[in-house]
Amino acid sequence: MPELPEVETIARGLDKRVRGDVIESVWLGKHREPLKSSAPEIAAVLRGARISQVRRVGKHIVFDLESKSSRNGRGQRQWIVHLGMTGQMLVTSPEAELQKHTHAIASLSSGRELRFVDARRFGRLSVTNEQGFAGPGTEPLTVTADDFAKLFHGRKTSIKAALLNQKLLHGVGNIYADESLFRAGIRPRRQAGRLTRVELDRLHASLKEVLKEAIKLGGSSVSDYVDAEGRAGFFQLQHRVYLRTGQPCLVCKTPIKRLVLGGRGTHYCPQCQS
DNA sequence: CATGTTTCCTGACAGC
DNA sequence: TGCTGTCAGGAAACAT
Repeated sequence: MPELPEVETIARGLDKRVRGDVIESVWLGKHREPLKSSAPEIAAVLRGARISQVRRVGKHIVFDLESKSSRNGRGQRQWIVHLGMTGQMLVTSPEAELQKHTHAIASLSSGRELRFVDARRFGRLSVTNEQGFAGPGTEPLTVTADDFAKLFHGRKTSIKAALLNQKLLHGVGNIYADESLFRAGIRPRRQAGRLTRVELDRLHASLKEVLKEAIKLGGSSVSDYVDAEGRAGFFQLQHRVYLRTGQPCLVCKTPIKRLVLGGRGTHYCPQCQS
């Protein structure tokens, strides 16, 4: 499932390949409305727009658009894509075989296509007028240790659930929550507001570290994640607890345990994490 | 507001 | 083989 490192990888790939390209026409699947903005609204904003940049905000891909039509003078719009669990944003040739569950196609003036494919349909497309789409929370890669610690102050929920809360930090999902807690030596069930400052500092450092390493390896491919060129990532080979239930801890050999927190499978080492 | 629960959706996998 | 049932999981909607 695409989290921060995966979305970062995809956004970088997209920026490299479609920056400066112009969206000539748009096709949006009919099905039900799997979209946040209405389909006609999205099509109207995308058609004729030049992609000035592609970047990541939290788990969102943001296409910064310059709209040529000077109907109201201001062309600063954005196409926001959230991949959900199984979403893919691919750059293909028009001849490439149409994958099942393709929900949107943008034809580019360079002759290629941007395709949004999403089997489970948890992904969302929308357009916005906001000058700077900020996303729901704070960026884990740039937040200071002080601000990071403040996010959890007084929280009665588990640290695992708090890490997944996009209104606090955005971009952290199940994989990197488990992996950062392991590296910080903190049990996922601990109450967020009761962590010591030392522990929070350790978690802050571990989270940044694991996210950066994952970006270097192109993200984790656990379900059907691929980047803009259809390539898998390699960070899944570095996972220390995620999806390793029953296997020996890489540090102490204790079998990794699994429990459910915040509705998600949660993996940890009962020996290394206290 | 903070937190917990339900819902959406399909592929994968277990069991018969 | 093929059917049925169960489950995962991000985040919005809803309930408490």
